[in-house]
Amino acid sequence: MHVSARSDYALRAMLSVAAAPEHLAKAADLAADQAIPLSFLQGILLDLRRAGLLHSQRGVDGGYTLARPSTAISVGDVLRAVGGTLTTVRGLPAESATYHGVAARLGGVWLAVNGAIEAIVDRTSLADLLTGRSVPAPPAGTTPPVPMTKQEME
Amino acid sequence: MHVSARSDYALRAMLSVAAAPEHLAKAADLAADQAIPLSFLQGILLDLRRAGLLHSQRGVDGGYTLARPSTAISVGDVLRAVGGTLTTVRGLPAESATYHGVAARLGGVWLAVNGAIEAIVDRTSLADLLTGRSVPAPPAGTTPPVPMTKQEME
DNA sequence: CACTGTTCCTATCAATCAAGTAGGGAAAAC
DNA sequence: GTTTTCCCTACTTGATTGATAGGAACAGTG
Repeated sequence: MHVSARSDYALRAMLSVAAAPEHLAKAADLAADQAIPLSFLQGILLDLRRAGLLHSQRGVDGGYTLARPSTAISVGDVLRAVGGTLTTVRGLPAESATYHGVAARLGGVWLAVNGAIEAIVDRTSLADLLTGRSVPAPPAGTTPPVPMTKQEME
Repeated sequence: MHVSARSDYALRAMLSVAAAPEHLAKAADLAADQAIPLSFLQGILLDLRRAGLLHSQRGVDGGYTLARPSTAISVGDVLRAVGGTLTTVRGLPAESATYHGVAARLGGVWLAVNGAIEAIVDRTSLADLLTGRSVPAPPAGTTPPVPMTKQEME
């Protein structure tokens, strides 16, 4: 339920690389463009390179380039690269959370939440966010995304 | 994307209260039932009482009772009582996250995620989790919950 | 009413992890 | 060899998690 600063910065940096001329950008330019602390950003860019989402080039005229076209990099790819598992419960992946007794069915809620999040972030690419072609729907949940019987309030 | 220990413990404690005989349970019993550190749980129970979800009674035969029927308390109610805003970005509510330049549309992703989460947690009550009547659907996202054009991978 | 046992309530302190800072080292081009 | 840029490690700060101790309110009993 919380997006860390690392994840937020990583996405903004990837978008900035995708929008850069020649798709090449220096770390300092990315930091200035999106107001991200430079030294902190460097560690994030390292993770993105290790995950195979970025290529790096040292020296003059160096910088970072996308390893794949922006249409083939999803928001979920970036989030998993810097944050590991998408949904965690008490620091552990949502699948490995075990419950006992009356809380037995609580794990199913976290799995449903994880599935709902994946459905959004894995279907939204960097190109979608740049072109605005596939902007997510407004948050007003008029149609329930998960088949679920409506509870009766009183 | 992360469920804190506080939120997890709060839900398990509420379920344990709802399942207790007479719907009354002592803090020590809740801690033992769900393997929660007692002193940490006491702070959580205080938040739940301040939020109007629990009533407390001191002295012999004291303990905690639900302030409303378990059918009228949703998972979202409990999460908001102990964690404040449901979806946060860098510690701030998802709505107040502002983006500039190429990242302008990123806020829409967080709002869509927040809406998807709300659609699940606000429609699932404590009673649903106890009876298993409305268990969330499996996480395999075969049907996209948010209307969104499918991106072309390559 | 005083006493006693139970329970909730609060304040304080150590351990751990995210967030941000600082500085030196290594590759590429001129 | 100098400059530019990426690469890596160590450090500081603050929030979260968890443990400990003591105080305050309630109910029953003599």
